[in-house]
Amino acid sequence: MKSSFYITTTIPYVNADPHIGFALELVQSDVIARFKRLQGREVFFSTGTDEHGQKIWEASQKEGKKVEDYVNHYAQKFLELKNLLNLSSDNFIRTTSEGHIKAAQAFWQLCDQKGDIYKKKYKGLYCVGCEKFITEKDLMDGKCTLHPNLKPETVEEENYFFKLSNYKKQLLDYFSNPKTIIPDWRRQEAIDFVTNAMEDFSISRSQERFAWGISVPADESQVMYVWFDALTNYISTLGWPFDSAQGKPEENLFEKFWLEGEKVQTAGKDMVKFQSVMWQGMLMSAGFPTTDTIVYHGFITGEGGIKMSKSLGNVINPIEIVKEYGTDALRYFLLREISSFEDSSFTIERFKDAYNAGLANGLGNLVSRILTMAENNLEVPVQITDSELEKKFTEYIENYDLQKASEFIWMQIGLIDLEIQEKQPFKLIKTEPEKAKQMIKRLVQELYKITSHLEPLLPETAERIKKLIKENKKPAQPLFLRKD
RNA sequence: GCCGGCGUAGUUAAACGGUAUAACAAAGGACUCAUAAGCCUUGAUCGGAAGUUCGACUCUUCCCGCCGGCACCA
Repeated sequence: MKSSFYITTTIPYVNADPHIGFALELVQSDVIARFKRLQGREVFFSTGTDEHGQKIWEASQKEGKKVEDYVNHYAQKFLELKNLLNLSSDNFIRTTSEGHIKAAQAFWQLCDQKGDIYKKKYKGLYCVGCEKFITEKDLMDGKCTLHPNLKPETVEEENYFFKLSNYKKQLLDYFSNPKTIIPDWRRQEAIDFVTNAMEDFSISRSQERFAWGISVPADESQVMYVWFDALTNYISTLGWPFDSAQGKPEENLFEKFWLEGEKVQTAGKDMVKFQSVMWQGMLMSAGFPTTDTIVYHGFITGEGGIKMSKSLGNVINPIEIVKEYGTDALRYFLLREISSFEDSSFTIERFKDAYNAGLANGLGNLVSRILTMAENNLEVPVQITDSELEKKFTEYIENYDLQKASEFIWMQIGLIDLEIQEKQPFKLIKTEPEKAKQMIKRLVQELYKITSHLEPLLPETAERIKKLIKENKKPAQPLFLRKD
């Protein structure tokens, strides 16, 4: 097995506050990163922000801000998620950073040298009011729905295109490996798309029309289309391309993680076309290895599967959840109650129920239960023998099914609760103290084992429990207070 | 329109050609080590109709409802 392991999230547009769905992606990736580290792999975990593009430009104008200030403001908010969610990420890549800009241009040149970039005239309807190309969908009675007083013009523009069609066969070959896309039905989607619908992508825009982006190398009149730019973040975050003028970097991360390591990406389910098709095609063109696995999660919806929206008032703000319940409570909910692959709804009621049941009554109570007995009846802390993680649990995580992995842990918690109920060490201590003490020691050992499994999922909680076990102390405060 | 998926207790899910498994919530019970926690008990004619079969929730067809992908949109 390759010893180095690279994992990255997608990088979100910075035109709004962090969404709970992105928190899910971050937490899922973090669990995998932590798990691999615990397995002794050398891990690089990357995340960041996508800061170019028309949408961002427009959003900044709307708020009357300089676009640079605007992106800085939001990038900061996304950066803060690292602390908020207790992420073990190694780098935060911003597409407006100098290194990334160089990388995007260097990547373009590689594809260009390969002969995969060509110029083509694009003809489309252009709405002056929107200042962008619109499609039939945007029209009502032949007029733009947003600007019915203006007549859309037919505009011809010359843009660069990426010859994705050159890689059709290679892509299908790539998708024939079931590890490339998880879950499997998304892989089918990708295969269908490449077989039936794939066309060359437009990868630039006219500089005149629109300037907030990275210039196309050797053509100042064109700006890279934001996707081409953004996708290269997955290697620019590793420092590619190394600039020899700056001296030899102490460590070539690109070589270690991208060329030689196992590469995993996480993304939302709407990203298949970009991450699994376009980006992989770009990598093929540049002559780099493709991503080993891309894991697609579903969307988090409001009650009844309805999309979250401000106007409906069903938006869940991850920052507020953490403020009230703590980081691990949010991580717990995202991992155990939200499907790892399909859409799930997130409501405060559901969250509260899960918090009380799983964390307060389940894990928290069990910790108090066992450690109270231990503190009261054992003179010295239990000598813990480290044991391997359960095979089933390991398999679940290796298949990226974090929900099943979580369920596995909580099943163990239930089993121990049951065991205490049946063997009643708290009664036995009065009649057969030695036997009861052995029992309690075993329970502490079992609790420790559960904690080891918990470590990648709820790192902070796991650490607290391990500390208590080592000190043979019950928690001074309940780990998770019941909320009513 | 084309392709794919789904519809199981109040909710979220699981399984299987031989009358359904769990978690959470709800109600009741015995206990007390623990965070009024834990444990036990209680509940589904498996979207509708027809068919294949000795027998279907599980297979086939049709219908209803929901969702996703594509139909040159980032």
